[in-house]
Amino acid sequence: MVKKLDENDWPDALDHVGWRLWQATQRWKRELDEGLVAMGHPWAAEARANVIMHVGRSGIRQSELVRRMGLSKQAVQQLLDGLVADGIVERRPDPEDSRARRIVFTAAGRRMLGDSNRVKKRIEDDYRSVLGEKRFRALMDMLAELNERPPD
Amino acid sequence: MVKKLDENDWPDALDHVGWRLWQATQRWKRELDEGLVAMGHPWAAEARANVIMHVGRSGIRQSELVRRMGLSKQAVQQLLDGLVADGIVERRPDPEDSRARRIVFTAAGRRMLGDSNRVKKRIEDDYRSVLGEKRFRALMDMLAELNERPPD
DNA sequence: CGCGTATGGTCAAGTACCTTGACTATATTG
DNA sequence: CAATATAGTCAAGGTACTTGACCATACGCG
Repeated sequence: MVKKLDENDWPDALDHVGWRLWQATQRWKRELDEGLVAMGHPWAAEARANVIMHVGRSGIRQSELVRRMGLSKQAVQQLLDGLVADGIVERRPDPEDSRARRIVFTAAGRRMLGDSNRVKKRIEDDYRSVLGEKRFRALMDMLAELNERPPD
Repeated sequence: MVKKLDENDWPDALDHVGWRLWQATQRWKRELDEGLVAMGHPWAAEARANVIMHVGRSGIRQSELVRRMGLSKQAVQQLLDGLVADGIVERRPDPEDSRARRIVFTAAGRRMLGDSNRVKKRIEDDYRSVLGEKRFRALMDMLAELNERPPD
């Protein structure tokens, strides 16, 4: 016989995967922001800083940024406007498609990216020392599997 | 001899723990939203829905919500205003501290929480079937360890 | 006790971030 | 060479926060 749940009787589900993932993500982001601010990038915590980690050495298209970041194209455009105004990236015409623009780093942008990579490495090293190398790799693998499974 | 990095030479660090965590969190949230919307809670994707998962059966203080959610107290207040207006929660005086208010569910709120728990369970079951029970538990443990380590 | 300070919460005003809608220009398909 | 899709822009608006000023109750301590 299945026990019927009373309307007032529900589990205190205040701890679950989603919550733990959210906490971990928040903390990672906070540590990155703080590291970058400490390195002299005062706006590292602002939204446009998120763009940077998606721009590789060969540049990236705006439309590709839209896909990766899960925002509207107009939002991405505005973030890029800010980065261009700050002299972090440039919009260059795409040689393969004259509708498109290619987002590439300026020298200042490359410096910031370098700092960003250093901070990321430091955070990751901390993770490794907390979990151990083997478990860290297991974590990375599991996250990849979860993220790569087909939608619904 | 250490190789000196050229200014133009930097790694394409587009994949790292932070990115994977962010993706996993985003996806978890999206699946919860979609599940709840499908169950007839059209505003499940809005910000005030996030409050719900922090309210337990015995209620919670606003100030405690502030700590858990990492928002300003004014922001939390506004989210609660919305939930009160929708009849999901009530603000009751706290018997132990007459400055404080205790946020508790209404009957409608308990129904929504029940649906929310069901969707969360379904998502978690999906995680288990992707990773296997043992690895899922390892994931939960690792996230807990990362989140519980003392700040900096 | 009474005073200083910390805590819990409210009210008002502003801002950051992101959205939708309407549009232009180039590419691709048949 | 139309018809449709894709890359991006411009303008306006809304949501989800923030900061600042404030009130009320609790708590520590001479």
